[in-house]
Amino acid sequence: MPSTPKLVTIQNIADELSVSKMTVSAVLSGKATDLRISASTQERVRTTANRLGYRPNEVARALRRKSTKILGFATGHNGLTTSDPWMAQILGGLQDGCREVGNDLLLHCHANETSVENAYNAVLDGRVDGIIYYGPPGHQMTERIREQRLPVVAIVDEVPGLPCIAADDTSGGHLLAEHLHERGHRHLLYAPQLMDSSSVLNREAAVIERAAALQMEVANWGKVTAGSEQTFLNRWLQTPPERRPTAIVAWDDETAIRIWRAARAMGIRVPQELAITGFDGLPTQLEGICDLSTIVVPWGDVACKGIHTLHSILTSGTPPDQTQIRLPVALRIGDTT
Amino acid sequence: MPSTPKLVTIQNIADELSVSKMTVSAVLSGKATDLRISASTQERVRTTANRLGYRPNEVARALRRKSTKILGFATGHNGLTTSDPWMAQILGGLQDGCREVGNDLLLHCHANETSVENAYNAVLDGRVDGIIYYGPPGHQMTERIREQRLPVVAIVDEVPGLPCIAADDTSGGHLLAEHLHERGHRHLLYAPQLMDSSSVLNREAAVIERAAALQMEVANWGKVTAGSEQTFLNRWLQTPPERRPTAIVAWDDETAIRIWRAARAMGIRVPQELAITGFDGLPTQLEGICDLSTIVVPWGDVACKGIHTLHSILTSGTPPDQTQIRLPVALRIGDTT
DNA sequence: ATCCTGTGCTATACCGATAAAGCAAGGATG
DNA sequence: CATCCTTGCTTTATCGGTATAGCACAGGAT
Repeated sequence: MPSTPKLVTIQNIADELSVSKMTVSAVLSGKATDLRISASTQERVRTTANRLGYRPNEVARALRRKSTKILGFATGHNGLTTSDPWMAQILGGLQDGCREVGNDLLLHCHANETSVENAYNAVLDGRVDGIIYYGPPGHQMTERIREQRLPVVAIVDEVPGLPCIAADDTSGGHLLAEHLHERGHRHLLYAPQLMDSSSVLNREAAVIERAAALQMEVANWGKVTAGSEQTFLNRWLQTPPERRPTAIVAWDDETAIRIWRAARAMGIRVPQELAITGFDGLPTQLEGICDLSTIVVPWGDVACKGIHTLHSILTSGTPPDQTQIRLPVALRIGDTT
Repeated sequence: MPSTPKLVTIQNIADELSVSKMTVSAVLSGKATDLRISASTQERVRTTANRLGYRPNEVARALRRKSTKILGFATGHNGLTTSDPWMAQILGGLQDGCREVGNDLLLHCHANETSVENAYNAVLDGRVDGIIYYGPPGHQMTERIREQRLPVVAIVDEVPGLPCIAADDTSGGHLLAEHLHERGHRHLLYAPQLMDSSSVLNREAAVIERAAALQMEVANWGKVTAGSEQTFLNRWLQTPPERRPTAIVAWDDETAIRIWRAARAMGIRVPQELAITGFDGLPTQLEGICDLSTIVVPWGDVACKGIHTLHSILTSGTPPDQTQIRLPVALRIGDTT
């Protein structure tokens, strides 16, 4: 059996040196000067610890200190999985953040309702110190999280009552509207998909707001789900040219690409007849074939910042002053506008 | 401060009912019949536990049972991150597997050398019970892992001396060679990239083996790194047509797509002048533009099976008989061959 | 009346660490 | 010479559970 190798405890070292285990603990956890351990004893403890290959048991420590130094990640967006493209960047950012604050990352992403409940329980069970939550504001768990004042930081989508790190969707929307206005467009069509995300609503609101300020019209024909792009574009084709939107503002890159592909298949010229914009700025495999005009969102940074915020809440004991943070986004002009 | 809510311990319940905490523990951990606790006492304990909202502290349990029920994941492939496309599928599979065996998943993916060392330490520190390792066989840590008989299961790339779950690269290579032979190709060009992966070597060996059996020639002009596709294809163009390979077998989808894009930009017609195959079978954004002929690898299943194997090693105490498992792959014919 | 057995629970130790208080020996101080 | 302070550790309790042994009591057998 691949048994864990001989477990060396603090007691073993203490026995070996005929000192108390408290002495050993003090030396090895840096409290030596605090407890006044002589230099020679410190030296002896350290050598023996090295010789025996001692490693402190993190579980025992966690029990005593009532903190595992493990942070959890849960998504409440049903159907979202680690396979989703931006999720990969988020995970990367979470990892980076955890490394920076010296914590570990535990995943609770089961692409179903139980994901958040699992994470919630993990806190109550003492398995994790806190949670990064990426999900809809209205999830049933968010209420209980607020009530019990659990250490939870929301990312990407804001959740009322919780600290939140997100991208600046609003200025993203503004940038898009301005860019399209510059390109001469006066009639936009917003194409949403996910509906329970506050992000998508912010994006749309911002596009509409800035468009209005610039005297542009914005239509919305409802969700463009996978497979319905053709129907969507048919409606566009059947609209009399003078009443047609000239640019589609998709809520995200993936939707934009799906629409672009359908348009291409239907012989609609992009961007001459129809401009398309995305939102996310993820690397695509279409490089050189279709460089999407989009808003670059720093997903990784959002996640990383989320970890830092959570960590500071846990260590300081108080939420940071500015619990709502929005990281800046940038316009990337491709060849679809 | 978002303090963890009032922590209810087994002692609280015991006090409330004036019984010993052992009685409570026995009831709540299902050992009640074992210790002969009367039905009425069991009932009282359970009601009180519910009323107080008791949840067992997992850290305390873990300390006693010497097992956290947390499994770790580490990658030793330098530069690989959670953002890599197949990594997402692997993570999904790991999550599924963990849910199935009732464990949690801890990530140690820092895209650098320390990732494996972290995971290794996490086992020694008792933070995780075992590790899923995805990395090169020769990593310095693998030696220590074997020596100390740590519970580690390798996935994707085989590591001598460790249990391993991988895809059947060999039959994948065979399938490609056969397919290209059927399409009339007699001269292939293998295009590797990652070199420290045993997978890439297996794939190449299998292609060469089956090609030889079918009287085909296989060239190898070395790695095709990002940015060098054009140089690569220039060499191809400068090769006299009668000595030119007619099909490129890329070691993975991403490389195949990069080559395809470069070929397209250079005016080389695919598949008429040059066929291209991939290996991975990941969903691409090129759907409808370029459907790559490739080998579909069940990444998620590999990862999931890895978790199950690790779990059975940990619970049974002995490695399963068949420690080397290769999951079947399938040929998907697109329009690049 | 004594022994035995089964029932229903309690006492104690332990997992591996840390926090807080205690305490012996030696030198300085009054 | 008694007191105080410092140095250098040790003791004890604790974190929240679980394993193991033990123990009091009731009822039947001898």
